[in-house]
Amino acid sequence: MNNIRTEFSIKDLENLTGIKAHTIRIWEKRYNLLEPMRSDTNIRSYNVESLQKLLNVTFLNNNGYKISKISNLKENEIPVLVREIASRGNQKHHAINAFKLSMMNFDQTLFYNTYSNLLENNSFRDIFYEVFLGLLEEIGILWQTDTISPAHEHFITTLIKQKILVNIEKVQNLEPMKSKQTYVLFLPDHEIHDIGLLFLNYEIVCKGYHCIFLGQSVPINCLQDLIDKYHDIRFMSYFTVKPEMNEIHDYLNEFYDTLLKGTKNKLTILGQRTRQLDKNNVPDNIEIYPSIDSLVKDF
DNA sequence: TCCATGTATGACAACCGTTC
DNA sequence: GAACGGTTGTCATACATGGA
Repeated sequence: MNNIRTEFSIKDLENLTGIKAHTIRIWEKRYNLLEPMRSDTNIRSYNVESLQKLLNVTFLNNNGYKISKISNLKENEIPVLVREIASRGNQKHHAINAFKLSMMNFDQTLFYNTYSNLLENNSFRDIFYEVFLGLLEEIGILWQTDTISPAHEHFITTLIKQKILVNIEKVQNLEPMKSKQTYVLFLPDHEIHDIGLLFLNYEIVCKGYHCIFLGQSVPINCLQDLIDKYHDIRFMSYFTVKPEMNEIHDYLNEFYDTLLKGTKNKLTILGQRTRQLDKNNVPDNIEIYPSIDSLVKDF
């Protein structure tokens, strides 16, 4: 798969829009909804404009418009109607589609404009929970199904991280020290998916706690330096792909022995990897949360 | 060459909402 | 309640493609 996508297969469209390939074919046949190009062997391929149209059609369809009615709309009426409905309330779903399109086209301007529009009626926190989290989940599926490349994923996640960092900067000058506890945020060795941890950093700073963000791929022994300086540490980490499932208990036991045993320190973990963990089968002073918002509610 | 997988197409059926 | 139209799913068949 090329990084720069100018053509999409019917399967790509299925993955990006959620509309089954068969249904796309039927819509084409019965309503002339799209006019794909064909290979020498009659295989369909679609351009970015077709993807954009199908995302808009899907949006209208999800908002109660019959496909027969949508197909009767003129080409230029569809985006107008989409914007109208988005402004009436379903702005967030529309924004996810716009962000996906921005990702596929490497279109930073579309990203910034969509984000700015969202910001007119929503807080940054709302945008993260209600738009970015949903978008990131979809990106995970698109990655698994080989619909997008690492370049697409890096492009969109970097832009999202940029927004988180800007918002952290806005709140980090607030005087911290609600308590003597220090929050230390890190990812385990070889773990690089840091968006969740970065947003957690934002939430903790917002709450006025002292927070040290160490970021990606931090070996356990490097955390020892923190122990020498602080005595009441709440370590926080996000396990997306590391440690491996068969290594996770060993990792937690080593963490407990090295950094928690005989201290007031705690470790809180979140992320995909922790979902199959048995909460009753982890060492003392280690707690598992299913999501960032459930953790933040407990602050 | 064979086989697995993906795609295209057509026919048919089930389900749901609307209309009469 | 029956008829109808729209939507989606399933199945069968044929063909293309890529790897062993």
